[in-house]
This record gives sequence, structure tokens and C-alpha cells, in this order.
Amino acid sequence: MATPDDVDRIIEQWRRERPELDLAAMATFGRLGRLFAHLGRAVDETFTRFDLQRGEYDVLAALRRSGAPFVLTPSALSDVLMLSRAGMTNRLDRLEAAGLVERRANRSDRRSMLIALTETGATLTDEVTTLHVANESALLSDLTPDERHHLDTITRKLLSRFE
Amino acid sequence: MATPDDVDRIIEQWRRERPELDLAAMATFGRLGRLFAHLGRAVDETFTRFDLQRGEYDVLAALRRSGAPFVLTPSALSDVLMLSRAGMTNRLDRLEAAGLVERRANRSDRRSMLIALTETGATLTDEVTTLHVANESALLSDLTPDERHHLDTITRKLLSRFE
DNA sequence: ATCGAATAATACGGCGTCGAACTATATGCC
DNA sequence: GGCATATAGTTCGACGCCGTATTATTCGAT
Repeated sequence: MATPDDVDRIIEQWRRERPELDLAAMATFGRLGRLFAHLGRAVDETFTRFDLQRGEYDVLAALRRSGAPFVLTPSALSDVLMLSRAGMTNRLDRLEAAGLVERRANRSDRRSMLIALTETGATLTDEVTTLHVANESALLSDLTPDERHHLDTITRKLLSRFE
Repeated sequence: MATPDDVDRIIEQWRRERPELDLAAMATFGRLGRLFAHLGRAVDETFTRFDLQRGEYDVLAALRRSGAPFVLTPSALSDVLMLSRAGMTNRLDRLEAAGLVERRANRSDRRSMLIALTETGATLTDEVTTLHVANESALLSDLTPDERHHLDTITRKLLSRFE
């Protein structure tokens, strides 16, 4: 048995107070939630070094990986990043002010805009991404190859219910 | 090989644009992030039915599982819920206004307060918790016993670096 | 015993997000 | 062809959280 952690202590409290409940799933959710909080902070350190927020990087990354000419509509960005349209408008305002993206007219649909990475934005994105993926790899480096494979299988299975 | 999902498509884009990067960890993080977003929404449905927010429930739950007389200090709550002191003051204001907790003087340290579940708060918490754990169990019901065990082992291992 | 440092909770200002309302443009049906 | 409906993006107001400053109280070293 592994050494008890914070979640074990929480579950033990619940078991004492509400012994009739099935708490296995609560333990899993508790670990996932806390893990997500910690990993989020660790990941953000990379972005902070470049005066970026995670959400801003997510926009730059979506544009960059879409390939040349690095152009997407705000709606497409909203959908892929699971962010409201209003929130996307706000992010794009910031990125545009920072000179990392620019808004262009969409000649085929005048309701729409096209968001394009600037030269500066593309260069920055490549630089940040290199460090970001290295950081992510390091954060998972404690896991064995089998464990990584299991984690991917499980998250893929759970995700399939939603996407 | 499992059917490709949204994250597979994202990784495939990166592979085309930046073939020199090791993207395995990015795929894992991508699935974890999206999964967390979806699970969060699914979990919140239970709380919304009781006019609660997840963060508010977290406070009630921490008090409830601490056992009778269901009393903790704001600082203890901040620590266990990984929330700033300012954020906790705000949550407690709302919970107090809703009549679910009450602030009491701490006779042994006059800098401090004691937060106590009210009778109403304790009853509500028990009711919500019953449904909440059932919902969490249902959300993991696609996983085999082996997969659940793997998930717990992996998250426990990753968490140990932080806690 | 006293004074400086640490701690508890709160107040304040700012930030990022959301939902709803709004404007402009496009689509589809009769 | 014209009009209702849908869609794209933005604006607005509200909300929850954070970091910092503030006030009150306690702890600790001398």
C-alpha cells in the first residue's frame, strides 16, 4: 500500500462520518482535481517567463499548429479552446495589443474576422512551445512507460463520452 | 489503436508543423485538461440543482467531514481547499448570507474566527453529498476495476511530487 | 516586560470569464 | 425577391478569484 496522501486523509474523514457512501470515485476525483491544480501552476511557469498567460498561449498555439498562413476565425478558436465568444474577444484584444496577432477582414464573409499570427507572434510561439513541451515531459518523467500508456488509455476512454 | 479523438488531431497538426518535438507528454496534458473541463461541468450539475457553486460545496464538505461540531477556521479551509485567504472570505460571506455557515468568535485566539455549519447547512451538505458521490461514480462507470486502480496509482504518484 | 516579527482575517482594486443583449451580415424558405 | 431566422463578433454587467495592503492579535527573542 502506498503511503497515505492528503486525499487519503479526506476520504478517511468521510468514511468515518458517512460510512454508507461508496467513496472510491470521490477519491479519484479528489486526486484528479488536486493534480490538475498543481500541474496547471507548474505549466504556467513557462508562460509567465514570456509574459504570457496560459489562455493566451493556447490561442497562439492553435494558430501556429494550424499551419501557414497561421489564420483562423475567432469562432473556430472559441470552439477548439472551449472558451466563450466573449472571452475570446477579450483574449484577442490582449494578443493584438501585444502585437502577437492581427485581425484581418474576411472577404468571403463580412460578419467574420480572420485572426493571423504576426511574425513576432509566430517566432515567440515556436520558442515558448519548445520549452513548454520539455516542461510537460519533465512533469511526467516519474511515470513508467506502462503508466503513461495506461493514463492515455484511461483519459481517452473517459473523454470519448464527452467529445 | 483507438479511434482518433480531438487531441489526436491536435497532436497530428503539431507533428506536421514541428516534427522535431517530443509530443507524447503534450497529448497526455491535452487529454487531462479537456477531461477536467468536461468532468467539472458534469459534476457542477449536481450542485447547481441546489443553488450551490462547486467552491461553496467544497467549503461545506470540508466542514461536514471534519466531524461534529463541524467547525474549522478560515485559514484551515483555505489551506485544504487550495484557495487564497481573500477568496475564502468571499465564499464564507456568501455561505453565511445563505444561512449555511456562521462565523463565531475564537476564544483561544482573538485574531481568528471559527466557521461552523448551521443545522440547515449540515442537512443540505448531507443531501448534496449523497447525490454528488453517486454522480461521480457514474462518471467513472465506463472504467474497468483495473483501469480505476491504474488511474489512482498514477495520480497518486504524480501528486506525491507536489504534496 | 517589551518590542519586532509573524499570523488571522478582511478590504480593496484588478483581471479573466461568462451570459445576455446588440449590431451586422448571411442563409433559406415561400 | 423578400423576409424571417441563424450566425459572427462585440459590448456590457456581473461574478469569483487573486495579490496587496491593512488592522488586530499573538509569538518570540532578548
